[in-house]
Amino acid sequence: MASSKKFQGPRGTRDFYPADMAVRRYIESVWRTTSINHGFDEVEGPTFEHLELYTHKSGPGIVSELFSFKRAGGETEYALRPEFTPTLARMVAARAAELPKPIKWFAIPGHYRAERPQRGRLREFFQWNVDVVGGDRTPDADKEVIATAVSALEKLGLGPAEVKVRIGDREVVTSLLSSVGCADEFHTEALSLLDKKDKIPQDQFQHAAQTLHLDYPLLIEHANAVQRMASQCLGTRTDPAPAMHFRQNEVHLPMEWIDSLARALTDSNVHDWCVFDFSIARGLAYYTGTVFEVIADGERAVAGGGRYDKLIESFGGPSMPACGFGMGDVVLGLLLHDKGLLPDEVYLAPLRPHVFVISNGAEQPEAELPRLIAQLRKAGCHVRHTYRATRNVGKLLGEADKLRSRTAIILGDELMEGRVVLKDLEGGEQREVALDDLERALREVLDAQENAGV
RNA sequence: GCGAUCGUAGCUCAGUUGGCAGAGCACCUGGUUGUGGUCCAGGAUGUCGCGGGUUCGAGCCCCGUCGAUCGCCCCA
Repeated sequence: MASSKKFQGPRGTRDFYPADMAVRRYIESVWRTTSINHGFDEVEGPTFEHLELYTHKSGPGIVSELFSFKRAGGETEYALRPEFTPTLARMVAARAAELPKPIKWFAIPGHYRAERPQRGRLREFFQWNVDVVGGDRTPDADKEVIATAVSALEKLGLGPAEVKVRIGDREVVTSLLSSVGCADEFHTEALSLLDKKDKIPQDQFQHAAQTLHLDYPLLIEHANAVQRMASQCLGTRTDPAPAMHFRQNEVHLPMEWIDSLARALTDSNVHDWCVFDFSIARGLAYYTGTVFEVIADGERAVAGGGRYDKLIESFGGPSMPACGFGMGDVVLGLLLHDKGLLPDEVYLAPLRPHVFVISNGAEQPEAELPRLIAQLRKAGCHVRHTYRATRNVGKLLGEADKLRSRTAIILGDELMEGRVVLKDLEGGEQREVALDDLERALREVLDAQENAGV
C-alpha cells in the first residue's frame, strides 16, 4: 500500500505557476532586449562549479553561504553558483586572447545561496548580469553598464522618481581615508565600517573608527565637498571639460574619472537617475573603482555593481579592466508590484491567443474545426479551442474572452457557402469571410490591433 | 545559525470562555443547441501546514517540526 505524503518546495524556493512564469518571462525579456540593444551578447555557464572557484577569492568563510556537495562516492567538491562573476572571469580568462575587445556580455542565470530567506532574499533567484571586460580603462564602460541598467528600468515603467542609481568610488574613498590619517592596511575594514554606519549604534561606530585612526567628521567634510563637486558635473555636457581637482588643506584629489563619468552619463541622458554618494562601499572586496547600486524606497538594493580591474588576472587571465552589475529578479519583482507596474495586460500580452475557434456543433463545422485549427497553427498562429461539451456560442465566446483571445472564428451554417465568421474580440466587430481568404483577413485584424497598440 | 510573529477552501481572510468548518473572489452547471466581460439560480471545494500531548470534546490550550514574514549575522 503506497503511503501518500504532501511535499513542500524547499525553503527559499518558488514555484512558478503560469501567471508567475509570465511575469518572470516579461522581466527576462526586458532584460534580454535591453542588453542586446546596448550591444551585449548573451552567455551562460554551468549551474554548479568547483567549490574552489568561489573560495579562491572570497576565502573559506564563503562556504557557509553556499550549497556545496560531492557526488556520491566522489571526492571533488562542487557548489551551486552563488554569483556569476567568477564564472565570467573564468570564461574570459580561458579565451582572453581571441575574444574581441571590449568583451560585452550579459547573462540571466539562476543563483543559489544558503541564506535565511527574507523579503527580497531567497535561496534561488535569477539575476541579470551585465559586464564590460577589456578595452580601454575609461569611465565610458561604467557609463555603458549604468545606462543599460537604467534603460531596462525605464522599459519596465520605472523612473527617476522611483529609483536612483547611487554612485560611489572606492578610489576616492580610500584617498579620503588616507587624507584623514587612516593607514592603508585599515582601508578594507574602514570601507566595511562606513558601509554599515547606519546599522550600528553610534558609540560602537565611534569606537571602531577610533581604532582605525579614522577622523570621521573630517572624512565626511571632505566627502561632502567631493560629492558637491561631482554632483555639479551631472547635467553638464562634455564639451568644455575643465580638469577638476579637489584641494582642501593637505588633500589633493584628481577628479578626472568622476568628472568624465558624470559627463558621459549626462551625454547618455541618464544623469537624472544618478546621484553621487561616496559613502557606499558595496560589501564585495573585489571592487576597485566605481561602485554603484540601484535603490528604491522600502526595498533593498535592486541592483549592485562596479569596477573590478584585478579580477580577471586573479583567475589566471591577462590584466584586463572590467565592470558590471547584477540585478536580481526578486527585489525587482517586489518593486514593480509595489508601484503597480505589473497589470495583467503587461505581462500576459505575449501569451494571448491570436484566435479562438468555435464550432456551432453542426456536422460540417465539427468536421472543419480540427482542419482549420491545424491550418492556422501551421501558419504560425496561437490557436485555442474549447475542451467543454457545450456548443453554446455565447458561452464559448465567454471562454475566448477569459483566455484574452484577440479574435474568434465561428464555424456555423455559413460554412455551407464556404464562409465563416471572424470576430475581433477587442472592438467587437465581426464579418463573414470566405474560408479561402481567412488567413489574410485574420492577419489584417491582428495587424490592426497591433497598430492600435492593444 | 539566533530571536519574534504567523500558518483555516485555488486566492484574500472570518471563526466568540475549548462545543456541528464559514464568507467574498475564483471555478463548474443551468437560465441561453448563434454572439463575450453584466445579471440570476444552483453546485463542488478542506488531513484547519505536519506530528504528538492535554481534554468527554481541540481550528482554538501545550510540546515538537516544516514553511512564510520581520529583525540579527551575511549580502556577491
